[in-house]
Amino acid sequence: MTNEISFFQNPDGTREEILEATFYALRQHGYADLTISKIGDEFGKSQSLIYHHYDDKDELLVDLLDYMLEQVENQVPLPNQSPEEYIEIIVDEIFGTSSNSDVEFSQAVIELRAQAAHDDDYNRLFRRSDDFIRKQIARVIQSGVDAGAFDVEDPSQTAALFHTVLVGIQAERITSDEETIDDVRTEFRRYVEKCLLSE
Amino acid sequence: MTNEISFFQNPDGTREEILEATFYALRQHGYADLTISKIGDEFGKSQSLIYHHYDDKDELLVDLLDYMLEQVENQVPLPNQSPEEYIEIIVDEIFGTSSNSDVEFSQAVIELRAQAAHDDDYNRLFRRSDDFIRKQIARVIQSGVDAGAFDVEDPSQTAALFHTVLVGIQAERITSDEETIDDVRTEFRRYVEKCLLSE
DNA sequence: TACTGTTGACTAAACATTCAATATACTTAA
DNA sequence: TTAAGTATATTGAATGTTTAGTCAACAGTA
Repeated sequence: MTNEISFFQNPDGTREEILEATFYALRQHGYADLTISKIGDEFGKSQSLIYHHYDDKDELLVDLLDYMLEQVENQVPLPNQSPEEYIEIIVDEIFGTSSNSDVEFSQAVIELRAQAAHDDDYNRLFRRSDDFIRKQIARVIQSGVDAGAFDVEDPSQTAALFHTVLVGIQAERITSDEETIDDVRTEFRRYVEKCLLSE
Repeated sequence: MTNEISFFQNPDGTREEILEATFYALRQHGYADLTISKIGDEFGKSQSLIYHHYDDKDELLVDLLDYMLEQVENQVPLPNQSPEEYIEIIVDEIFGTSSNSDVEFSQAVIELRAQAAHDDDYNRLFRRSDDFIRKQIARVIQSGVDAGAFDVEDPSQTAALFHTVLVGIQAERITSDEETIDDVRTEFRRYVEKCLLSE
């Protein structure tokens, strides 16, 4: 059982080291209790060094979100395989491996998403990332429709529901047990079969 | 266009007045920037008065969450009507009226849900509330199945997906435009028709 | 009188941020 | 190859502000 987050392995610069430390501190203490001092502790260096790389706390946190959403976008698989296989992969990614690190990453993302209600920078970054993911899914569904494999009303609408379920699962994982998540997975698979796949 | 939240109209005691003020302060400043002083400002009285009613900030916030989730649970309609009508109502509630106050209430709930990752009290309250809602929906679906109106694999699974979409929409509302929410609504209605209603 | 509501001033801790000082690494000229 | 010089990394201490929480006092009311 590893405790490491794959996105942050081998940080190649001080900036990435600080982002890594910020992520771990966020995970551990939550956004509301996140202080430069705690980030410094996780960083292993003094907190004044952080100000050598970032003007202030805000700039650092916006950079962290940017960095994390970049990882999220990179995790969306490329459309190399058939639409059917692609949907299979997407569904697996939505419901995740239930590994500790995945869950903790999702929780951090949701916590930052909540901040978007009061911070324009966060709002902008999430809009961009959400749009990207929705469009990517919609494109794959469209190609499945073109190939006759899928039968939907509008690929954008189907992709929108996929994304809502993705976000919903992220938020629910905070409190729900694995059993409930499994129920959602089963029902969502039923939806994919009856509402997406052609007969 | 009113700015009032129906849940908080006519607070009948000081405790409710403080909870109301706390909610407005949370809405306005966000959880991370929520201070007793700001709550006092919204309250219209001095902040030391708050300590006359609550031991500390934590107790107040847990009480707020308890209060809010009570409202959420009360908003779930009673199964007075037919299962078909009930599902119609539930879907409308999930996707909301897009009124300002509803959106702001949802945002506050999601922000508090994010805290459940680091606070056991929050976690417990959300578990209770989520379970309650899921079971209520599952019960209605079961009665629809019994009446021959619905055809599902397992009412609990269907209810679980309903709840995930509910939470997902709450979280997405923070950043998404109404157009995207409409897409989700349309697709979810398609799901209800093809996966829930009998032919 | 006793109880509740209410206040403003107070305290101690935590916090973001600054700064002067030191160390380390990197560059270049003799 | 060395010495000097410059940029960058790093620190601990200091600062001013914000914050949660306390408290003694005052007002109204039953």
